[in-house]
Amino acid sequence: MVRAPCCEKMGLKKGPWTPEEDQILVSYIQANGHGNWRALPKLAGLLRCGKSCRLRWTNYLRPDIKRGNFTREEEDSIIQLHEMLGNRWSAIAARLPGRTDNEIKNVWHTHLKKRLKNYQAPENSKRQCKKNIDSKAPSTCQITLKSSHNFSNIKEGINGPDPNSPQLSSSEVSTVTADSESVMTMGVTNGGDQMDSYENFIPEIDESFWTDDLLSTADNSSFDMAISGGEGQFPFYDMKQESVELDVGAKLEDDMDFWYNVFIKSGDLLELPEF
DNA sequence: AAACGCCCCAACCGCGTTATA
DNA sequence: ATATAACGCGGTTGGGGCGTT
Repeated sequence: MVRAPCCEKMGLKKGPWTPEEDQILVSYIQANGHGNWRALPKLAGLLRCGKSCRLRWTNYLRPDIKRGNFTREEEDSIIQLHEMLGNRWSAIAARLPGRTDNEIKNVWHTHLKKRLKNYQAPENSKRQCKKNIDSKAPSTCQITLKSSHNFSNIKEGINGPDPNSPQLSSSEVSTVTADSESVMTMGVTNGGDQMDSYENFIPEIDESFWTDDLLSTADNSSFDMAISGGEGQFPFYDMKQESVELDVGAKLEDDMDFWYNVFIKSGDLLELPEF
């Protein structure tokens, strides 16, 4: 596809916007909507390209944009969502009302990346663990979390927040109630066909993830945990499990990486997962 | 007070995707 | 079905602000 650069026309202004330009853009959009961005600057009387107008509006002038520094909660959410979604800034922004992808991207590169690098001890409320496994070497790995809580009432299997979500069969998930510490083991085989069934199974990992549907499906235990993993964007998850065994690699293509994340929201954990 | 270097963030660029003619 | 226009996203940049020397 051959396309002329957006601002190829001579005479179009670049660089920082002036308050006068902002006012013209805001007034025009309030009166007419943005419609066709490419046509907008000419109609509004701005010497800017449509792309520049769109960016200025979506990243700065939109009335629903939240101003000011990010709260600790927002930063935690970004870290957590980034674990889940990677550099999909717009997807992360969609889960943070009032924040733009650009803003989140900036805050990630300027603050959060450093914070994670310096991350020593886990925070009180959340821990995240990750492991990439070479798919060419089929393997089983196990993470075990121990807690003083009683998990004897944990339900077997996985229940998604949507009752219409596909349920994993017993061959895909085995749940074993173990010793006196109520250690639970779940094995999940990562096969290509099976992963399709997980696609509609992905929870929205935000604060409501921890407090709404999923929590209502389990006990009143204060130990909350979610496992997500898979190839590409097809994670599976479970929660309120103490020990999770992941049988991975056997059915993966050569160049696939298997990954999983562990999100834990509890101040009562005694040990970090061992990989 | 000047010079320097680092940090931050608004804005730009390039490219993939989607819509439309 | 194809070409083109428009949109949207993620990566990158550049310049202003600020702290340090």
